[in-house]
Amino acid sequence: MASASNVFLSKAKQRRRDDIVSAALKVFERDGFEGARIDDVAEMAEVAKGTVYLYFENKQALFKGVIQAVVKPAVERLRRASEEPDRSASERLCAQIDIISNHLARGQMKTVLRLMIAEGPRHDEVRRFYYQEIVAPGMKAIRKCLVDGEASGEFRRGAGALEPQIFAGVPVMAAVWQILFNDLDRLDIDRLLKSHLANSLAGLRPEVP
Amino acid sequence: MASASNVFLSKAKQRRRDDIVSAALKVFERDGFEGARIDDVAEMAEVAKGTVYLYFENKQALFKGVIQAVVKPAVERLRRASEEPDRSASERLCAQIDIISNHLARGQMKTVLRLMIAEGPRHDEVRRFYYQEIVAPGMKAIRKCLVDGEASGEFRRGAGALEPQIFAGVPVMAAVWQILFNDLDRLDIDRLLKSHLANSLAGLRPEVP
Amino acid sequence: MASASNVFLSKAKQRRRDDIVSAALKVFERDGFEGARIDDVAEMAEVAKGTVYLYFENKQALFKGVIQAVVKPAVERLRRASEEPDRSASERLCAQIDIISNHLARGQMKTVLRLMIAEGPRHDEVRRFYYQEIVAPGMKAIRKCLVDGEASGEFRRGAGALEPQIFAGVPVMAAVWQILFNDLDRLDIDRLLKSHLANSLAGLRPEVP
Amino acid sequence: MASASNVFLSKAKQRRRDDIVSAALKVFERDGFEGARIDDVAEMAEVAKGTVYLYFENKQALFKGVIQAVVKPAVERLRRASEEPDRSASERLCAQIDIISNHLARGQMKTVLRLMIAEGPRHDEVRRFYYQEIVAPGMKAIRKCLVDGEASGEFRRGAGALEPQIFAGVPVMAAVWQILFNDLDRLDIDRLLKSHLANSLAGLRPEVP
DNA sequence: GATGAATGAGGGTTCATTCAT
DNA sequence: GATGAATGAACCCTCATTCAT
Repeated sequence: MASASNVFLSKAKQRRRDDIVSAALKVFERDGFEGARIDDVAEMAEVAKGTVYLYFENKQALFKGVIQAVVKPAVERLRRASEEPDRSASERLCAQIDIISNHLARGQMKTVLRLMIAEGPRHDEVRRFYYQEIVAPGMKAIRKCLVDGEASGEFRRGAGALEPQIFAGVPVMAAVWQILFNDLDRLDIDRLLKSHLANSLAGLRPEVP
Repeated sequence: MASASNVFLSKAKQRRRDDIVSAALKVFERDGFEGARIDDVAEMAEVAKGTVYLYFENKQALFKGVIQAVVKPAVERLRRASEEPDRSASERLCAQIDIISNHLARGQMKTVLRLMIAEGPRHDEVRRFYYQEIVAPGMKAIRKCLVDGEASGEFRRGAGALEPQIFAGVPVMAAVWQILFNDLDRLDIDRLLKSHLANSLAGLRPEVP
Repeated sequence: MASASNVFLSKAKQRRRDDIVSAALKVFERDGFEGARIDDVAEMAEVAKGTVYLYFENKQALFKGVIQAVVKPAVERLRRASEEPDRSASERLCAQIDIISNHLARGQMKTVLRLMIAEGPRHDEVRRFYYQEIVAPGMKAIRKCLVDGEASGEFRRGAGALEPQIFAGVPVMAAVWQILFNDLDRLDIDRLLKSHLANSLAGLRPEVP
Repeated sequence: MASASNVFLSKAKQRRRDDIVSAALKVFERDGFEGARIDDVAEMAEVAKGTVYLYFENKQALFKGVIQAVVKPAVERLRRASEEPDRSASERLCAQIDIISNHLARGQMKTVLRLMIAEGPRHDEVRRFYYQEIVAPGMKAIRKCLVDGEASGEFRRGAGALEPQIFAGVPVMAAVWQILFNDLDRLDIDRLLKSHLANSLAGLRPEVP
């Protein structure tokens, strides 16, 4: 069984690869994908330039590697989160939005979002991966909260038919805001989220007859 | 003789400049800023490469020109919108979100958003311009609706203290979604907005004692 | 007889041409030939860029025009100088060196020298013109002084066989020095020339038996 | 293991660097600095264009490198020459002029002179370097000969106050002549120098009472 | 004649990628 | 495997020259 691309890397090799990915993430964050130079990645990873090409076929593959290195643990966290004991629909909805928010507000994911918005159109595979592994499950989980909440009477009638994006909008905006305007007008994300949750849930309350 | 937007350019030159800006926008949309080649811009504008440099000092200036060409009319629309006769706070809030949404959902603005997220960190001037001319006034207008609505009793107590970003989140997410996932999972923005407005306003309703 | 290149220009045209040549000289002086931009020449001459091409076929022709504009009056001065009433060989030799020195120390000729050294190899015609009209006659005149001085006994035996360049060396060096080192170590040309003449003439004195 | 001139480059890299410098000198000689194309330098050095930029940051640095590569050995030769056992002032003066003449008549130095005259005004550092390392010491050495000669009675009174440039003029002119007119009127530099020395020294002879 | 907008070939420089050691 | 020197295609920008007005 010939050693596959990266699944069977020895520990030392895996560490090397991680160094490179980590360095690349920093350089991409600073300079964007196009602006990043392999030289800089290599220097930051403390390897020779050629070494980068032992682990990644080309710059695009390095991009893919960086995105996946950040997204994969997030997929894992999402999976584990969904396995937690069920509580009320409200609690679960809040938890979901919290997860999304933490996900996007984390430095690395913010960078990934930026990279994907900037370069996504040219990296179909990466976009699909992110959509399928993160976005679709997230939306599905939110929808389930809404449906369950309506069924149990915890939410008003019609709640189950609401678009999940209504709830995910604020975390996304918060991430975009941080990318673009944080130095001009700092956003208090925690406060924003609390307001958002309070108001969203208020809108879901069943009508009092 | 109506004065053109740029009073220092003759009509013919203004048209030429517009052609170049328009071509640049298309190329930037397709290839991003870094990926865009001046050759392509020139070809698309049906001028020689050197001609681009008669109108823009360099690629960065072209970027700035493109962004401003899209943003400036938006600033104008925003100004005019704010001069409309006052109606109820709800109505005005809905109108605001509609404006933001149309703003971001318009093809050109979506591209500008993408360009700014991708390249913004390296184009301070452009970011500041966009923040001051579009974002800050927009947030201010929403906040005014909330404050007015609370004062008049149309909204519940505490509404005036809510972050405007709560309401702007959905349009932003819609734009990001369109940029990233529209081919994988088309989003019905009109429906989404209607849901968003309905739920948001429900959350603002005054408590029945 | 079709109108020749420039001999039959009307007065107004001739003035225009002079303006351009004069501007070109300044720009060449500042930026060298290759570094000079026709735009700058036109701007300094206060004409449109295209106008330069009405008077000069191309940049090379402009170069030629500039050189000749400076050299031709010098040729004239040289001719007139040689027509002056004969005095002693010493006096004539001193006068020659003075002429050469003034010639090369003049701002414009210094620039021409610089231009010719820099660009000469690519401007054969200009080089030949300068050699035939200025350099060769100058050398010839000096040689005549030496021969005459030896014949009359004013100079020592063998003086007539000395290379004229022996006497022309100092003015040339002075020009080169001014071009290269004047800001680092200012050269007092008048003093230098006096020394040079005194010493040269001392070397020409007939041996006392 | 003899330390190479540039101690930070391995032998192989030093050789490569030398190839490039040598090629650049040839191309600069043929085309001047502005006219020289990095492509041509690379081709002549038998390396790729990019390789030139591994050794020199840009074209200006290459220029500097070329000048210094020629000037530095000359500085060394000058130093060694000044350490030779003292002889009479005349002999030392002749030796100095010979050194200057050989210096400027050497193919490479002639080219450097041409490059410096042409481009010097825009290459301050190079000009200063040449002045401090070559010109100033040379002038100083000549002046010392004159002062010593006057003190010992070998030269006439006032010799020590003569400008050294009087003696350096002929070699400079010879170099300029070679650059400009050698194909039109070949100069026999050896003969010229002999004449120059003979006449100069004659001018320095002490007056016979 | 005069203008100056337009042209496009040309050149300096960068940097992803390769490959001999 | 690791290295980093070498490569050369690509791209931004300049500027001599042209030509429609």
